[in-house]
Amino acid sequence: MPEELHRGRPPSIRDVARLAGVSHQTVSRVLNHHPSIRPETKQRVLDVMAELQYKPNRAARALVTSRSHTIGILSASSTWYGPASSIAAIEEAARAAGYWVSTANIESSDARSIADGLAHLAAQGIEGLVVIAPQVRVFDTLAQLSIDVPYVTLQSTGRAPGHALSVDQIAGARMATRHLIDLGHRSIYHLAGPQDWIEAEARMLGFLEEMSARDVPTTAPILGDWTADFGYYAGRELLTVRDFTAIFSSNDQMALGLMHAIRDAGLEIPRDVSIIGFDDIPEAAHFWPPLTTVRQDFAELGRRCVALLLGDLDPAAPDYRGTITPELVVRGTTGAPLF
Amino acid sequence: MPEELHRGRPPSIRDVARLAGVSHQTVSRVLNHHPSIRPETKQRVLDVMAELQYKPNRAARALVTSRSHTIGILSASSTWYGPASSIAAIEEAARAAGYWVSTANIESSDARSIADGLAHLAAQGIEGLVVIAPQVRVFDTLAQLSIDVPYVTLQSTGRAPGHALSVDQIAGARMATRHLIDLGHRSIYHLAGPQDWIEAEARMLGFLEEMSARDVPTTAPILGDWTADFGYYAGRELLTVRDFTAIFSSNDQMALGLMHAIRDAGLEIPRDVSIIGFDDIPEAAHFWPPLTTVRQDFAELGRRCVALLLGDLDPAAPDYRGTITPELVVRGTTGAPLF
DNA sequence: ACGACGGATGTGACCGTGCACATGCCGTGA
DNA sequence: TCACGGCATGTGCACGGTCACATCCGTCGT
Repeated sequence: MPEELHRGRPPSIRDVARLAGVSHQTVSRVLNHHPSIRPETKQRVLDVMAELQYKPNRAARALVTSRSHTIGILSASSTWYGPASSIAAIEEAARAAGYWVSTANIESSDARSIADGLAHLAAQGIEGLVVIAPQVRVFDTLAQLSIDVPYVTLQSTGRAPGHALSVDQIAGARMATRHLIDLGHRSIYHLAGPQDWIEAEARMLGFLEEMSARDVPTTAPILGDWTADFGYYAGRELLTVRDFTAIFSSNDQMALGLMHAIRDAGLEIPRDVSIIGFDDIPEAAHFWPPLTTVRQDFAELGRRCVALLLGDLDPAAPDYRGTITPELVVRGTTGAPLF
Repeated sequence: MPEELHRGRPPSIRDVARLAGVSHQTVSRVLNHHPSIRPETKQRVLDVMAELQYKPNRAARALVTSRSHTIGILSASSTWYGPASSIAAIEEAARAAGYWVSTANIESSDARSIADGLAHLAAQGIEGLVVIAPQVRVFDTLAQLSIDVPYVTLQSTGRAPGHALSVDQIAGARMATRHLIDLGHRSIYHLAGPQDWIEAEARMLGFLEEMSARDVPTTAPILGDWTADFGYYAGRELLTVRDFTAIFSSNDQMALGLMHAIRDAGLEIPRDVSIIGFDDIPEAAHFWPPLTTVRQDFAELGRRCVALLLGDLDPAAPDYRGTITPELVVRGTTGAPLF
């Protein structure tokens, strides 16, 4: 029968040490897998730990080591499938590597709420930062608050070398555009995402590159806000002119809104207008018609994100670097133009 | 010119104290808004803090107070709109109340991954837990791991009184069912969510209650998995029988899959079959036809969730209790049956 | 046979903050 | 005039780990 335990406070290594008949330092060594512990001693300590339901105190450890083992995520629009999938994958990968994840969501992307979010994460002593938000402003704010942690952004245009994940958004956008051109389209609009999102920029760049590489005359992209609602209103506007046969939307939600507007106008997809999206959200296959789009592996993105970050933190971490290639998924919304 | 500072370690209250010519305890009092500090002294301390860019060390504070100020979220399927919206709102509300949020996402809902997730959160010393997952198993696991923190679940059927949020899912489901019955439907199927989700259970309950209240013969609900894919396959199965005129789907994604299957079969919505969903995801208004559904305020849900939790933690926290009533949104997928 | 060496373990300080208690000062009432 | 109480502030310790260093003991080489 073990001697009486203090009620109130959870057991500490000293409690474990006392019951196991060793010093607190030996208990610490067991916790940290120190090599020179006799197996017999180790087992005794482990037994007592189990008996006491001992759990290491994270705060105490963080205090003395100055390491929080926490990764912060700054995210705008975490309610959408893409970001949400990446966040889930980040969390999973981080947890597997022994890290915690703390999130700060920002609603609007004004400087103030970005600063609030970053300050919140910084106050926690995060060791790494993942940015899923309008990035230009975030970096400015990061500098202003003199927060100095390794960071990773989810997308790349080569703007932040070494910090960005090499998912080839540009290649994906070129694939989408090429698909439309190959079908015979020559009047193609691009419905882009918000200006300060790197994803939006990369996809727009890919679109423009492919168009000019194929000598197709280009119109200025329309800047949207990622929502289906915006796609719908943009579609209504565009249809007052009707000088196009295809639209490449920068994400699937806006594509859905476009389709809605086109059908409202009495036109048929893809006979009158072809639509292609980006992301391949799980619902896209069930749109009417099923949406042709470019698939991105958001989960893989998240995993590599963490690997990149941990590469800076723990040199021993596995290296997931390399390019993730998106994939064209042809469904029912694209076809040859009529004339 | 301030005296030389230690490089390497960030400034502590003692550094601030020395430069301000006070004791570390006075600095601590300023930090904690202790009433009896002379305004003049307080200002001097604040000035030094700003000059040094002093940031309180969370680990040290947590160690001595035994409080982590962290709320944990255990979430399955955080990639979907509903949960993701609630999570974002929880994070925002928690942050506003001075709490941090840490998430653990579980992919599969087997006992092992639930236990992993909970252990991960527990190791962090969370003070409260929000559960967005199959709840029955979570509570069992919680007990097994002898984790004892206040918790809140996002939905209620009165199963966990005092811990659940009173969003009236049952009322919402009854509204949806009533709408179909009022239109004249008498052969109505219900496509439910997974069995161990309380949301699914509540909506199913509401469906059954309303059906029996109106003396409409009821068929056994079909248990789905929330996905559009499942909705599609379930729809294909159902259409081999075709003994119904309307389907109430427990969420919008499955409704989308149903609509896809129905159109594939050459039927028209709502002429041949009426469909009603649940949630009102932002895309629902742009489905074809636009989906009739029941709107839930996920963000409000998240906010109240935190309030409920903080009510246990800080008696001074605002009280958001009360019932959130869902709202029927009639769009284009419901109409009177043909015959 | 004896000292050097290394494995196994113990001792004490320290990380940054908050708490309990002590101290000095000033105003006030008997 | 002095004891008392409350305000403003200081002193030292505790929280639960880890780190640097000390100690003990057995083995091995010469």
